[in-house]
Amino acid sequence: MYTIGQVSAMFDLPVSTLRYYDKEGFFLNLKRKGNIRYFSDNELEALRIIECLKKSGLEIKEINQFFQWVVEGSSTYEKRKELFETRKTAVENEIKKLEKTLSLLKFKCWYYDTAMKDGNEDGINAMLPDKLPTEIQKLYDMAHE
Amino acid sequence: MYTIGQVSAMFDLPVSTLRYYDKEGFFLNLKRKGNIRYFSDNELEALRIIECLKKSGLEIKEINQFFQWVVEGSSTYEKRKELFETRKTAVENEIKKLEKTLSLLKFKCWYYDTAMKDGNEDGINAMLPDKLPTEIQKLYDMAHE
DNA sequence: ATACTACCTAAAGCTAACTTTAGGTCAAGA
DNA sequence: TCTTGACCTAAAGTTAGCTTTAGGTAGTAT
Repeated sequence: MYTIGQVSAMFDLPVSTLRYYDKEGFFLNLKRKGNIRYFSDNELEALRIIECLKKSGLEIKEINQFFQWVVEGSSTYEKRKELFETRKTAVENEIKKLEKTLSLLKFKCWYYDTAMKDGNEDGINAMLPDKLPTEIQKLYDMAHE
Repeated sequence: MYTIGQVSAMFDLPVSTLRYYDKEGFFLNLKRKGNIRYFSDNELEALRIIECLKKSGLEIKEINQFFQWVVEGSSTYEKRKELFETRKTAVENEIKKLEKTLSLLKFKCWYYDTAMKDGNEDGINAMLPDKLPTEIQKLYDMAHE
């Protein structure tokens, strides 16, 4: 059993955020003694799921929906599974996009590295769009589809 | 040369967003005929950079700073290079985080798949936290650090 | 006894990155 | 001619996801 301050430290989240999640109804079995919240491993796992779903691009409203389904019990296993499948695909796509972003960033690192050596961008621009060194060309092409 | 509507279609961005970027000063060489904006390949490349920097987690203000540096010329090559290096690292870290997220999502897919077969979560819960099937255990461990 | 800290609530406030609104110009097609 | 559609500006409005504020309780250290 942990107090809100302990959980805040463990997850590096502001206390106010944890209270906000609680108000949203994300801690289905949160217990109180007097007025004070006590978090169990159940809540910590809920928090991991919240952070995971958030990171996957889900909105708070939809996370709400998920916990609603949890309350409804085993009849919603399929809906919950589909939610996670959808999120999985979304994150896979997001990773791909970030890899494309990364290509452009790497290209630009090379670009400015070269510009610094040359003192100008003329040499580079003469190589654009398809006379770049092989590895750099790959990055450039990936970034420009 | 492209009109704002054509660029909007090409990049799948609202016209209002392009005007907003222009007002921010992101199109350094944008030309107008009468009152109407005409985008050249220069502006399309600027847009690619904007989208890249945004995706890397940079705020609009800081993208502004970047274009400021471009205006200042070759004396800011180093600053610009450092910016891209920093963004590269940030995106690499982001991808790692998303891969962790992905592990939890994959675990949850298995979790609900199994729950559906079993009709309940009891069997799974009996395997937690360290008696899961090997591949699933890997996902679980990765998601729980 | 008092000061300090961690906890609490309800409700107002904040911020970034757009988006919408209201009002207007201009050129081309029916 | 008229009306449709693409363009324009300035300024107000939107939204999610918190965060801050104001005011209060409760237990423990000095």
